Amino acid sequence: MNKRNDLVIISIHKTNKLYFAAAFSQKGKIVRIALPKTNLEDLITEISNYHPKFIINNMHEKIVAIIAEIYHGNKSNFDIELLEMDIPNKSSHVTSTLKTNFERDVILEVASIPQGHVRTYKEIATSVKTQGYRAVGTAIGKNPFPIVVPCHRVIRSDGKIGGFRGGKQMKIEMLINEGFKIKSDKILLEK
DNA sequence: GATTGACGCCGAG
DNA sequence: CTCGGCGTCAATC
Repeated sequence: MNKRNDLVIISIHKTNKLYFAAAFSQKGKIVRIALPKTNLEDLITEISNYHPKFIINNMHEKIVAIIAEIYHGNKSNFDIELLEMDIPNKSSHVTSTLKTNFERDVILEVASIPQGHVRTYKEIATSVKTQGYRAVGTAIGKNPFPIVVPCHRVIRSDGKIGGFRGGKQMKIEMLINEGFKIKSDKILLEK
């Protein structure tokens, strides 16, 4: 289990204009994925907020490159085993990747949404057997593995796009990359 | 306890 | 269609 104070390895991959990055534990598991940015510094800053102790080494660049492919809608599957899904002990108050069983249940459910499909927050809530729709939204909002765990494919029950940590525009862009059509903040289901 | 959410539903304009 | 208001529940203060 990787904790806040543990050393992580950050690998970076650049596409046309965007920098992608992910943080890996010593065991080689992904502990954090950053949303792409046009500025490399911002990207590192974001990850360092969660993992102050890091080194930059591109030994894992191939994996980050795959994440970039998924972002652009060019690849659909990813080995979930690469993600650090462990939950910390009750006593350790450090910031780790996932904190509670509830969060993990939600993340695993979202991870099962195939490329080119969407589900609603309500449907995810039903799958994890709760009526706390907002709580589900909050858990998804903290998704440590964006892109790979496709939280951008979770939309509101009324068809509207809903929120996104990297801004709604990025969510829309990713959905368009996967072939969806969007009109006035609503998704058109026939694609 | 009280407050805060990447939500859902219904009813009023 | 847009709002407000309330339901609901997990995390955080």
